[in-house]
Amino acid sequence: MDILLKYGRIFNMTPKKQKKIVFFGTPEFAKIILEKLMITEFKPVIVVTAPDKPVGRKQILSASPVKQLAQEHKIKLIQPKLLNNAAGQELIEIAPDLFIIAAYGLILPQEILNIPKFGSLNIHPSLLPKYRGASPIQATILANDQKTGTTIMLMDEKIDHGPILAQQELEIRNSKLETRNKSKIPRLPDALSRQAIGGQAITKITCTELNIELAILGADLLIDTLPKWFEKEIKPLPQDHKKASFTRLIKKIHGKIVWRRSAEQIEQMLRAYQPWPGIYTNLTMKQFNNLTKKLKIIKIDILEIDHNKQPGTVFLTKNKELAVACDKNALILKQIQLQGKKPTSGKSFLNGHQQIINTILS
RNA sequence: CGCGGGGUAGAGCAAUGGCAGCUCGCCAGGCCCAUAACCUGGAGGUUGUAGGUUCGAAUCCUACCCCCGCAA
Repeated sequence: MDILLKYGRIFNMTPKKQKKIVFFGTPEFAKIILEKLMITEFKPVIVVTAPDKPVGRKQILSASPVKQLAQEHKIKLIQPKLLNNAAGQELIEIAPDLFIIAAYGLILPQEILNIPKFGSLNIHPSLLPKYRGASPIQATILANDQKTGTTIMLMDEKIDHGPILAQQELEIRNSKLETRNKSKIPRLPDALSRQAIGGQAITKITCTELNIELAILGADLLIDTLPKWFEKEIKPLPQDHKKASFTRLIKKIHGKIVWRRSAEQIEQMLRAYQPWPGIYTNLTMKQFNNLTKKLKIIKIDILEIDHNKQPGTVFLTKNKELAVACDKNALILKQIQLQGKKPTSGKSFLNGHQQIINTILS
């Protein structure tokens, strides 16, 4: 009930006929937006999502988050493999008023974008024209930006290029306090305690979290913008194309750690590449018959230290924690996972792999 | 049937047919102004499950359960 009251518009609904909206989306980001739209007058009549993909160790075909939600709520769903003439025809027959596109995954040709009376709107999780393209949220975290936002724009033939209807900024809070076991803290001398806890007390935002925040923000902004758009109260504002920047689709290889970067940069990578591909490095040891195994880095702390070690060198800190030298400073490995093994703490890992000390990660 | 690694003491790992061991943790004691350091001692195992081969199996064979990497 609370949720319904939040969207008072439902009760003030004008007697005008409801607009026919088609929603295009695939991953979690799109699902969050669809979820919010569904409890408004803008509930889509049809949902379009990318075809099922083989997922998981057994390559089982599985439905996208958007598909699952649509099925739960029994909204009509289509999954064209290609947006060709046949798919276009199907969409024309619906006679839609508006397309809403949020991380759909397939490129929509101009003929399709032109179908609805009120055009095709896109929700993009950045302050356009900054960070056009496939990975704006990752780019935001990698650049350590202090603010980001969501943009609603009218789609045209170029990627994230169309004129802007609305934009909402979001300040990035990197100050979410982690609840910590306080019993251990008072025992430490002040200076030591600050050093040991300094990096942990503040947990910076990850891509997964920012993704959710921006989706919610985008959905609210959309719900706010749509009535004005239908009433033709908004004049789309062209983007300043000179200021445009572009982001690429993230690939597995982007998660490979380059130890010649600073500890801060690697820490930003860790947060940017959540939940996929994560970050990893290669470990070669006698214990593995000199084979190279992949080592996934799950949780780290930055250690401020002057060292003259080669970047990638594994060493022990004064507190006997497992650490790796970076170009500048070092990283304490709090939680790691060796290929074929479960995630473990740096300390546990050390119990069985003491020879890791002084090896060089690549 | 997509490819591959793994399951051994509370944790992480050794042991490839012959007494199941190492590091950490845990318990007791010692040393110490003190300690997460150091020393001594101790507890803790049906080697994932079921069956088979063998004088003898963690190890070889068969089936099943569970975990993980690649791939997406």
